Amino acid sequence: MITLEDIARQAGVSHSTVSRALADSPLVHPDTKKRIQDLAREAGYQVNQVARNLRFQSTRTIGLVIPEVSNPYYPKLIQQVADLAREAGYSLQLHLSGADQAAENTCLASLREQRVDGILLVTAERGLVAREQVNALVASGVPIVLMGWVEDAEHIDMVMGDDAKGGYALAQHLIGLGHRSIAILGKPSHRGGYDRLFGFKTALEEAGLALSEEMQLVANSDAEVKSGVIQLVGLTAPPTAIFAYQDSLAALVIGHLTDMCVPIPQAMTVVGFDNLDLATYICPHLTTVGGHIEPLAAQFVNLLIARIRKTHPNTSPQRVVITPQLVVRGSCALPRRESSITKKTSSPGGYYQQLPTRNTQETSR
Amino acid sequence: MITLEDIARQAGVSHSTVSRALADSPLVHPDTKKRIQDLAREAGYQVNQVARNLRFQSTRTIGLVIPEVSNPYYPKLIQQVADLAREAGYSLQLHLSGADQAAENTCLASLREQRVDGILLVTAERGLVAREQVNALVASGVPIVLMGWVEDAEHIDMVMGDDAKGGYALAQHLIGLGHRSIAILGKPSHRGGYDRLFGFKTALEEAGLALSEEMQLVANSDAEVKSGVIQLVGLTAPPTAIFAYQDSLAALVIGHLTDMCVPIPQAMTVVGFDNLDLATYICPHLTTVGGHIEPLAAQFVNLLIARIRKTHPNTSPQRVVITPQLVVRGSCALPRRESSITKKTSSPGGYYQQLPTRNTQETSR
DNA sequence: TTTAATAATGCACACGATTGTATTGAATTA
DNA sequence: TAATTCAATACAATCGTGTGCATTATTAAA
Repeated sequence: MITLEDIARQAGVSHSTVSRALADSPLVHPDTKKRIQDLAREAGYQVNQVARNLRFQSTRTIGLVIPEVSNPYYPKLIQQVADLAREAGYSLQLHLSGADQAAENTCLASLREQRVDGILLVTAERGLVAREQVNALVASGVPIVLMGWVEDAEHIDMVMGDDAKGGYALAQHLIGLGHRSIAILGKPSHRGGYDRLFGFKTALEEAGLALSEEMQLVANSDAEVKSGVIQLVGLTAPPTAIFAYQDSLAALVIGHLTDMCVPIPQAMTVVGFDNLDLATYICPHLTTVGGHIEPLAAQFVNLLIARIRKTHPNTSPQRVVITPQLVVRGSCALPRRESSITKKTSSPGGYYQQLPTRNTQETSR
Repeated sequence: MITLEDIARQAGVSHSTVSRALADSPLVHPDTKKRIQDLAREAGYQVNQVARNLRFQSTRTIGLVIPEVSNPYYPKLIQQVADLAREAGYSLQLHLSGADQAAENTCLASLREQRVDGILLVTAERGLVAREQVNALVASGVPIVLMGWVEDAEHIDMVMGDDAKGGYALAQHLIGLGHRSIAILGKPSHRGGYDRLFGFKTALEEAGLALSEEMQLVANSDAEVKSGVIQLVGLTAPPTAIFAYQDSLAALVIGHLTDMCVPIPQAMTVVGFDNLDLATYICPHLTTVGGHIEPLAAQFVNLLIARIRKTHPNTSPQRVVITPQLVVRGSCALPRRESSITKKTSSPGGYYQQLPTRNTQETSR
């Protein structure tokens, strides 16, 4: 690799002059400057950021720690973060902590060793695994912002979606349609999940509805989703609507219901959470809650950069909460009249009737 | 941040001794070593990789340039690459070149300045945009591997899927089912797309089938996919099968067909390409071609690392071709009997009959 | 006791870029 | 002509690590 010294030799000057010439310093004679710049261009000189970083004690790089990318929620986030970071002049060091966040410690240690200017840490199911690491980072003044609601972390900047409000809105929507028997399927895999459940239950209670035990089913895997769906449909009084904790779960639910010849939304309403792209890929399109990834990502990055540049008006730990919005699509309908849907699945030949999706246009409230 | 010098002062030794002690060198007295290590641990010392990188002329970081992440193909790739890179002890610097690859030059320049040990460049629609940059990198000995088939780049290591074979396999499968009138919808957005088309056409020709102009429709946006589907269905002799260039396109096609009350696969067979996760989210599950992302990613990373470590047996530019596999799912059926499907869509009330997806188990050949 | 061998540690330089300070040389002024 | 000013450039230190080489201190051998 070509260094300042190489260019300096060629130009017959010292490396300091080359440095200043390339920085367009007025201390260098215009002719010399021109000559050096031409020489550097011809030689294909590119500054060594490693040396520069050592000198400046700054890397203009931010670290992004994300559990995984197979859940489509994360790529969407990465895209936003990458774009915003680039706009602000920062490179992105991506580390995957694993779906179980097992590598969270390793990721943070690596980022710290690399002396990134700041860290964006996305938490998931297991909350803040690397708590001590993060405390140490905060203590030593490394800017870090968490995404997700982490308990007992009042000293850390955090950005999160208001999942409770989202769950509340979903339940209200279903209740407004007339649903009285609503099941919840999946697992609150992180704080957000519990909040969704809490908001959902709150709306139910306000409407004077109770959530019985048999209407709350835990499901971790596709197989458990399937058995859960079978169990719900097999009840003597099956629910008229199912709330899945995430869009991807809802997609599985819809798949299994379709396999069992339960028409959606006529015989069963299904709703999800997050408003991923796949919500519009599946049939019928999924009613869900979302539209908050963009502002969430924006606050995530902006807060970090404000911390790095020390331009944030408030030095106390910030808590940014973004309210998601209800997105109504085709997977919701008025509750069916019959008290049971099992007749349908036992109809001869396994055929079933399905209405076309009438409302393909999205409406957002 | 704490430096070797800080620890050295505390221990009353020189920084060289501390450096050696932390590297567990036999040149340091066991007692001193122990004392220094304890001191460093207590102080929370973490080595400064920036300084180390400068010293060693290596960053143990590889750069990954990817157009975007909204197409689910890419996240899958990122996951693989990230895992493999970490296993090999490398960090990942992620740069998004944009769907139009507009920032490809910038990304490469940045990575070069950062002195990454090697670069993984994923090309897309526009092929190799930053050709000069890449040539310069190759010339200066920076290890770089391309993903995707780039023309006139015999001097660069390349890894690619054999899209022609994939297209061929898809067409053969459809022909084997008895389809004789097959449409192609979408756009060959990159070299791979043309190969898919070529392989597909080859199989058709071998079977004595011609591909008429009206059966080849270009579609860039969702709106164009919709009008294309309408156009195809409206033909006096509509096709019995549609091949979309990518799974995400196929998902849109299925969506629009469903909206038009065309039952899939009874009245129309639809196939995609890539075997993304969404292929199993949509209803019916999509027959597609794929399963090659994993080996592709593995070769991608392994080749680069072999170049970095100079352990590759062959110094000449490599061309790694991975053959994708046919994945048969529920979106294919025997061609329908009727010559037209337009009657169905005009049936009273817009209802239609749909068979349940019987074969949810995947079969791979 | 002296010399040689060996163990343990410090010194100094290199990596490449930036920048404060010193130095040179030319032009200007007294 | 000598002093002064100022433009242009070189020198040297810095950032934090790692390591070859020199320098001690200690022990073993003669």
